[in-house]
Amino acid sequence: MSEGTELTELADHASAAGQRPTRQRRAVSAALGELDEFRSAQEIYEVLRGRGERVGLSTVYRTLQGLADLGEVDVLRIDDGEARYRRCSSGHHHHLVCRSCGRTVEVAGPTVERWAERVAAEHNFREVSHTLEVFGTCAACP
Amino acid sequence: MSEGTELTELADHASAAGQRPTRQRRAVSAALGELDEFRSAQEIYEVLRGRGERVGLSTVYRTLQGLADLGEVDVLRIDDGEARYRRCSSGHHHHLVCRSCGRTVEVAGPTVERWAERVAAEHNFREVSHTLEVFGTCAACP
DNA sequence: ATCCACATGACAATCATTGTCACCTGGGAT
DNA sequence: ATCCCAGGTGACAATGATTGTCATGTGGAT
Repeated sequence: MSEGTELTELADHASAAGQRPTRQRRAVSAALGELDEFRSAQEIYEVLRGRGERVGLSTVYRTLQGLADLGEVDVLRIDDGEARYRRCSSGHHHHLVCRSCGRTVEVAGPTVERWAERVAAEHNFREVSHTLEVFGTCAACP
Repeated sequence: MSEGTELTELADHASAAGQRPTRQRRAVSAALGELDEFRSAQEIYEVLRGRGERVGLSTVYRTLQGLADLGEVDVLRIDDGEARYRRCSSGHHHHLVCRSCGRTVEVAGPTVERWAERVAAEHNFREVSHTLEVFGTCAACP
């Protein structure tokens, strides 16, 4: 088994770096491209179904996870445990999300990055990461 | 039904402001008082059970939610959808959490509060709130 | 001691997410 | 164009946290 493994791992790695472009994966990516708000896997599944696309729910979940691993979508977990996805620009950023309509603005926070690093260093924490999301009501919502 | 409702609502409100001190609720609060890390409802339930306390899982969930509503515990949702609870000091604060052992330090972030307000204002968002957690590996962990 | 609204707990139900596995398919080799 | 097969798919089952149900228990005011 150990001999074949090398090849397999290479293949795995290649596939992880860029998924095979199947009809289903293109459909999920396309849907994400048209949506501007964070959507749950189930919602995206329904959008695709309503559009007549033949896609399985499992596939939607798997594809979204894959895209998340590649950093092509952001994942957000609000109050309920439901994960919501949204296509995003590359690079580290945070979100300003409208509580009412879901409209989302990507924002950079160099100030916050430095603050987090400093706070962690003061308490001797290493390998620091952080999560930060800002919520509010946007100008278009009552 | 609509006549009795008023009284009921008053009673509900009173109870929401301060829960009735039952054996079970005291047990949950006591457990939280001894724990210093974020724990899931199930974990707290097991701690109580292992200690011989007779408490139901539903009650643990309800009590934790109640305490969260009162602002006496913080709720944290990490990667998995599992909610974790921890008793906390009053007032707005954030957490520096060790990814490995779960040790948690409460930190204040006036810098961040201002940053969030400013960013939201720039995009005309009102009623701003935010979530921010910092993760790292603490000095005691490898 | 009585009363009753709130509280409890065993259990069922919900629901997002993950696992399973037989079948399908993209794309390199022939 | 055809073969081949690793990776992909989807219907379905399984998991697991959380919530709902409802008959029974209990704190505390009267």
